[in-house]
Amino acid sequence: MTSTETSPPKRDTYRHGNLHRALLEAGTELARGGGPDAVVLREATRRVGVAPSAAYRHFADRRALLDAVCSAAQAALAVAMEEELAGVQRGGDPVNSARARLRAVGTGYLRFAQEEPGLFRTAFSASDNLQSAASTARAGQGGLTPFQLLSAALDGLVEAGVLPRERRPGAEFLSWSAVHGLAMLLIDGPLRGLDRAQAQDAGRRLLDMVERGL
Amino acid sequence: MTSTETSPPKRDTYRHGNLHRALLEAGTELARGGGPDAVVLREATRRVGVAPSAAYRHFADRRALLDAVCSAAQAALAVAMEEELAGVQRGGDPVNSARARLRAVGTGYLRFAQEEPGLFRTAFSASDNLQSAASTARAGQGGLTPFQLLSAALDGLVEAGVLPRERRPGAEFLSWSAVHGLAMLLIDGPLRGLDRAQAQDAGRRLLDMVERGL
DNA sequence: TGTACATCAGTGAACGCGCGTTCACTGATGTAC
DNA sequence: TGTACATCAGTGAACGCGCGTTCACTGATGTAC
Repeated sequence: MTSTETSPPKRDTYRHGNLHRALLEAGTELARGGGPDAVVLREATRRVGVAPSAAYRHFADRRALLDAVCSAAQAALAVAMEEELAGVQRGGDPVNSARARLRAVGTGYLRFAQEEPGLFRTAFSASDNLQSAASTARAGQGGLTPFQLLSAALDGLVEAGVLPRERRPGAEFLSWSAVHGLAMLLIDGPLRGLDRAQAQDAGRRLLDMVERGL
Repeated sequence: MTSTETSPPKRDTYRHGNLHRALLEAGTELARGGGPDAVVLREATRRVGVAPSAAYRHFADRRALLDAVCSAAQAALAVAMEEELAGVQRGGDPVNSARARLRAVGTGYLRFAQEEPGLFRTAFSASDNLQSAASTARAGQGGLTPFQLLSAALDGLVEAGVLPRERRPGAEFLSWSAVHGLAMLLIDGPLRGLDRAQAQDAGRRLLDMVERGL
């Protein structure tokens, strides 16, 4: 191990030190800029300053690299949700608090989609399922994946007596659908042109609808 | 004009007859199978039985072909929505009828997404906006685009007195978001595995939520 | 009705590009003695 | 502490592939006379 293991472009040792991580980071940058299709193996190695074939010591193929980037993107999404949750004051009225936590989850989701559209689109390019296997690679600081954060918020709603227990099953998919759809329309669809304030307003109204409709 | 202008693969005349339409149809087949990325200019000419360069007599470049396919996909989506609308009986209670029409729009949207995921994804790969310019190319039999069909259904809800007039502005985007999100989760996301019946049930519950929440 | 001609739709060869992946290699590294 | 060696991470050249796009061409077509 040398002291330069974290500086990707220039390298004074023959061995790289941590090429796996460096490729993952380069791939994530590519995804940030252009979504899943932009995660190009050769370009990642180019950015790291390494021969294309070197990537095959760390990833089976391009798909394996993309899957790793995808997990990283999901983890970043989880962090964005956690940041919003951190802004909700604990204690106080449990009903209001539970409601605020669900809204925070949705707000974080929408904010991430708008601030990091490339990563957001990449998060949904997984070859397997988003909610399957609570992989650490997809979790935020608290160890929960985006899907688990949403589930926890809905459980909180039930505990606070806001959401009738018999309505709980499948509620993830209803709320998720609404928020996910708005996110897609905002970044790729006809709502592309909305500015920050308009988008926030649309998010608020959508979350109102979800709250009333659940 | 020869009598063989609509048979793409075999051609006995030097001129093709209607290469523009043939390329559009071939491109649509490609989109049906693999979404927007599968709309490959060379492959479309190959299927039509024509040299790659021939396409440039009818489309400025690959993007122009993809845009045309995208419009066709939107028109197909409009037709799916119209089919559901046709099943709603006219007359009767105006309130129930207006509600049923909104549900029909949503149901058609979800059905199309599931039956034609490739075309559905292609419909949203437009370089410009979905609701802009009521292009005939994007409309169904009745001359309305998917967005216009949704707007009309919401207008009907206002006229029937179900939806308060002050809530009407922007209601397209709320309902659209919900349905679009579910569609995406069903075809690309974690709800991929759901069978026909489960998906229909999810759609029903989602439309319940939208109705309550709007 | 017959002929000369202009038009322009489709041809075919070629271009440069960048991709993912393979393979025999080389040389820095850590380890066993 | 010093040396021989096995390991294996990264090299560099090459592969085949398919793409979008260009260009000078050719020959079927419709039209003007």
